[in-house]
Amino acid sequence: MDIQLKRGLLDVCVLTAIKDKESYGYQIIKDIKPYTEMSESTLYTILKRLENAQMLTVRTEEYGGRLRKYYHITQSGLKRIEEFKEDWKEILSIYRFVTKEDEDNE
Amino acid sequence: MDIQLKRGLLDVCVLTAIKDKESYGYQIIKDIKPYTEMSESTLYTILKRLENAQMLTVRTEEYGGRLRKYYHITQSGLKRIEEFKEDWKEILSIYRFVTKEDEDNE
DNA sequence: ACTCAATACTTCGTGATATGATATATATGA
DNA sequence: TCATATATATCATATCACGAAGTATTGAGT
Repeated sequence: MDIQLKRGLLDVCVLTAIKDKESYGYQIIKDIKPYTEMSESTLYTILKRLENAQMLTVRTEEYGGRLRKYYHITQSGLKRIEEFKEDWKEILSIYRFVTKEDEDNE
Repeated sequence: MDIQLKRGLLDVCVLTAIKDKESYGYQIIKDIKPYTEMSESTLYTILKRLENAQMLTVRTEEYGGRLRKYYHITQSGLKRIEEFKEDWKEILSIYRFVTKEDEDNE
């Protein structure tokens, strides 16, 4: 899988994982796994970026002797997801351009 | 439009523009315009990269007193387009994850 | 008691890359 | 003569995904 192709999807993917219910890093990775694999360094980089952009808030809590940081989506975060859906139209337009000439072949 | 989202699409977009018939920079930008806007610096960077990766070959020709560089796609370039179509399945999977919870709302 | 996997988060360096700014040069039409 | 279209090139910058490596705890298996 080409790395570049996933850029721009990943932020939204993480936001979606915490959309309905706050979650924490390790859990997010597991929830996303069926759709796309993400290393820990990638995820925590993204979480930090989204926090700086105020698309989520963070709360630290102890759980079974281990620290967990729970991430909660904000209005901005929800808006970001909606913007993605708008952008998707342009992505689809490019996709159709790339695939349109071989409808007969496959 | 989020820049990151277009990454990975652009290479394939350019390759598609020269897929059936060789073309040159200025023309490629015009052909792609209906689908996505691309600045000249972006395009020539991409063309150089694709040339280094041997996904296209270049031929310089004079046309009306101006130099034109014609770009011709190679087997590798065609293969790159096919690989993109494979990757698209994973992209779609992520897209469905992001959108699946609000089928009722819209 | 020891070991290993799973859980959980952090930081650093690197390579890839899209883009604005800037530059060069010619042809053409107003 | 002057702007616009045509045509390509280069540089510096900012963003970003990821591997590598590290810290620390819990719990199950031997």
